[in-house]
Amino acid sequence: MTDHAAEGGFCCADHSGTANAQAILAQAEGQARARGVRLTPVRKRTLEILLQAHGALGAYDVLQRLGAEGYGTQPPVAYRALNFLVEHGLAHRIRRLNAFTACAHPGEEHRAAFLICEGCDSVTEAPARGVSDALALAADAVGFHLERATIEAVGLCAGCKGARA
Amino acid sequence: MTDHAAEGGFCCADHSGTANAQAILAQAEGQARARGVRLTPVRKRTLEILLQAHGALGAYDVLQRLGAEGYGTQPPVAYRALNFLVEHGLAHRIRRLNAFTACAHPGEEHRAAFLICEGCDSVTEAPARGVSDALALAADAVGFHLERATIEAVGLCAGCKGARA
DNA sequence: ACATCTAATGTTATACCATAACAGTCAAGG
DNA sequence: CCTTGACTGTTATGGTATAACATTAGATGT
Ligand SMILES: [Zn+2]
Ligand SMILES: [Zn+2]
Ligand SMILES: [Zn+2]
Ligand SMILES: [Zn+2]
Repeated sequence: MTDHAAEGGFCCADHSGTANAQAILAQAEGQARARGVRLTPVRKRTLEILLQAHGALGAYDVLQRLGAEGYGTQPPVAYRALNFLVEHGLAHRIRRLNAFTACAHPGEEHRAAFLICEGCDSVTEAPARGVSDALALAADAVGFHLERATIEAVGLCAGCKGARA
Repeated sequence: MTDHAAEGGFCCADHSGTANAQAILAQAEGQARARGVRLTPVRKRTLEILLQAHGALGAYDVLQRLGAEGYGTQPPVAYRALNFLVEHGLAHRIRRLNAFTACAHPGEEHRAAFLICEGCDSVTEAPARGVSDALALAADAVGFHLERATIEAVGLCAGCKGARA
């Protein structure tokens, strides 16, 4: 994604920026302990990297940052940490972008939808109970047993919509 | 995807197999004429290939078939044809599978959801008005202007669900 | 028919995304 | 200790997608 920090500000109010990063990180620690899995240094650092990013980060972006900090420099290092975070609900994969983003509400049972802004590349995690329910209904209608779903919307965030002269 | 024809049958009733292929193809022809775009030989053949497939096909699968029939053998040949079809509503991209599938209802205004079966790799296009509306609502709630969305569900189709001993 | 312009096709080359397989390391638990 | 399983790291490879450019086929106006 584009480097918004370098552009001197955030265009979207509701992104998972540095604001609540500490809280989320603490939540993640507790959750890992509760589930009996280890939030090791690479994994934790990977989560921090995602939390600091404005939008979603590609695996190779994460890898570069990890490598620069003394961790491994090869793709599996990043993919393993990212997959761990996704598996344990601490991050999400955004398939449309081939990228990953920190979960904004770890712990809460939430089937999320992602709102991808074409103006500023931000990715917002929106609660999607209604969407999920509707999808379950549609699936049921054709006898399909739904396991999980990917819901990704593309458009313009509030900030970028307003910025259109 | 796996080659179901070789496995001797279809496991899912509602796939875009050879049954209605002719009708869809005719519909596509008319639609292209109406929109003033050209359904050239490669494009048409690509659509046919998608229609004949049981599930979704990767771009390189399509490319191989095209190449074997005298068309170009390099990736852009397939990607261009596939992107054309997607742009004009004649095919859909399934991001979770890095694959493409023919649209089952070209022409109709339909925001579709895709039901991906983990048992037989089939991809079913389901009408998703309700889902789409719910998503629009969720987006609206945070001031997000929705352009288009990807809705992909993973689970078991009716056939595979029943086949579970 | 002819010149001209544009869309479409084809090619080479390259970039980007993701995983398999194996070797070394580290922290419990016996 | 020493075994065991989880974790990290590496090399190597495979799969997905696009940029850039040359060529060709259709449409358009004269
Ligand atoms: Zn989340
Ligand atoms: Zn924006
Ligand atoms: Zn469709
Ligand atoms: Zn199935």
